[in-house]
Amino acid sequence: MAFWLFKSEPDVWGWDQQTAKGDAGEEWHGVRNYQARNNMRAMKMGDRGFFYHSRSGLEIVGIVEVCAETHQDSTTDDARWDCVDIKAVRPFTTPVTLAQIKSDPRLQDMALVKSSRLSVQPVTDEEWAIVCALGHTNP
DNA sequence: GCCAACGTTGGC
DNA sequence: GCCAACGTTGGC
Repeated sequence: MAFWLFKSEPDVWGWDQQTAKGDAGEEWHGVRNYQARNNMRAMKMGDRGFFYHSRSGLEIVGIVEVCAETHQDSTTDDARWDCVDIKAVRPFTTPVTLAQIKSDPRLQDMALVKSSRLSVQPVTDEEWAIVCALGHTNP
């Protein structure tokens, strides 16, 4: 199983809205960046991801799971853009802030630190375990 | 709200 | 195929 990180501006689509979708989940549509799309194409059913609030909040607030593999993005007819569906698994007991991540020497290679504009990012097994521990949350 | 960093577009 | 112009993202 692989791990990922999904970014969203909470003013547009936040953790509470994601949670409200329940196990049916929701399309992660709207991605118009090839690298982010390619990351979604690499995802498999059951892969897990962090849900991160960008622009305001600036913290990882929950864990999500891929519940549908990549398919056409329903918000466009352009066949270049497809996306997965994700559902909320559990919130973080303690959100892990960007400042915490930036100040942890073990997390300096995270895409969140190195390529801050990428909206769908891979996370390593090690990073997954460290961030979950920081948030006092089951992996 | 600003603006640096970055990705994309399109003229040549 | 280069690169200037432009648009968007996201931390501050």
